[in-house]
Amino acid sequence: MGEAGFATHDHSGCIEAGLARAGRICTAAGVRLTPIRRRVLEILLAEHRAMGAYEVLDRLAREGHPAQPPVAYRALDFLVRHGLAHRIERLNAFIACSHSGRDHAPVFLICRACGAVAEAGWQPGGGQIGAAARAHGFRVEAVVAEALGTCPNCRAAAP
Amino acid sequence: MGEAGFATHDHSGCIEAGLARAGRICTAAGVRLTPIRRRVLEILLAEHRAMGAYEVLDRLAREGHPAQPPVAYRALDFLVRHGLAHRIERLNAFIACSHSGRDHAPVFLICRACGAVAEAGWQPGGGQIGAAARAHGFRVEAVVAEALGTCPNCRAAAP
DNA sequence: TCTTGATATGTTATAATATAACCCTTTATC
DNA sequence: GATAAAGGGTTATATTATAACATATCAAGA
Ligand SMILES: [Zn+2]
Ligand SMILES: [Zn+2]
Ligand SMILES: [Zn+2]
Ligand SMILES: [Zn+2]
Repeated sequence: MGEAGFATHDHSGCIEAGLARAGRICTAAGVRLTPIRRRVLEILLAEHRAMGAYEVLDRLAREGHPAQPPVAYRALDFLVRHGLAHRIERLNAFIACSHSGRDHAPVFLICRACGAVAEAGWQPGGGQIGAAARAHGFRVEAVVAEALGTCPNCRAAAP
Repeated sequence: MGEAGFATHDHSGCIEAGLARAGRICTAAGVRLTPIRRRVLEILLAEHRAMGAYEVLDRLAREGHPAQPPVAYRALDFLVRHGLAHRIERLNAFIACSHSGRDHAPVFLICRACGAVAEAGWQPGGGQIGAAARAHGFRVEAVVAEALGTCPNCRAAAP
């Protein structure tokens, strides 16, 4: 887990660690990591990329658990609410959180070429969004920060 | 025009100035500000808020120009391509640009309570997104930066 | 244990957003 | 005027998301 970024990383242990962390967070928050929620998180962790809700549904169906859209959206909503996954607005898609800390404001780097998404940390209130908010008397409650571009792997492959 | 932000501003002249600027930009770029494109921009400028594509369509219909979805999406796409409007990912909506300069990377402050959207400037390559991109070897080509929260007017009304 | 309220899931139907594809019209250029 | 390029009209459909309601599961207290 952690700041994998675009580096090819050893994916083994990634899923296990993510699930363990999810269990801890849910216990601490007094909420239930039910089988469906857990399975959706597993799927996101295993793919390690942004997936649409219907893509998750397809995966569930192929794994022998056919379900209707609300099932996926509820599970994804739960995961997002508890910081275990994030919604990428630009892609209408969801990705497992790869950040260890809780209550974080992530910024995403989205590769146009290969679709890989890296999650980086963000200092709420800092940087240019914070400055703009202060200048306008605006109180920030949530931030969507997504950069589209090309990752180092794709630039190396086709410069 | 310019940095209206959340301050109540004198809206007269706003539309006219926006259209004049659009004409200059299109002429300079060698593209055509056709009647439909112009009318959609007028609508966005007049409302001075983020509008969904179907909301724009409704407006067109009520103004005596009934049209199908592709008409609105084509016009909005044109306006976005040429920097005359922006897409707010978080809202699936579009807003006329309120920034004078060309080739700018805006950051939006979106009020949850009243729906008002302020557009602030952004230094591409600067701030925390720039830092994260450099740290990951990522080349940024476009940025989505949107903050949700409450504007000063709404906080004053219901603190 | 039995009731009971809260939470979660199953299911149907539909809303909201967006695009593909085709044909015709308008515009710019030769 | 012929021709190519760009834009608009239209139909149909894809994609994303939610409302609403029935059923099932869980957590505690009586
Ligand atoms: Zn995260
Ligand atoms: Zn890539
Ligand atoms: Zn702008
Ligand atoms: Zn407000």
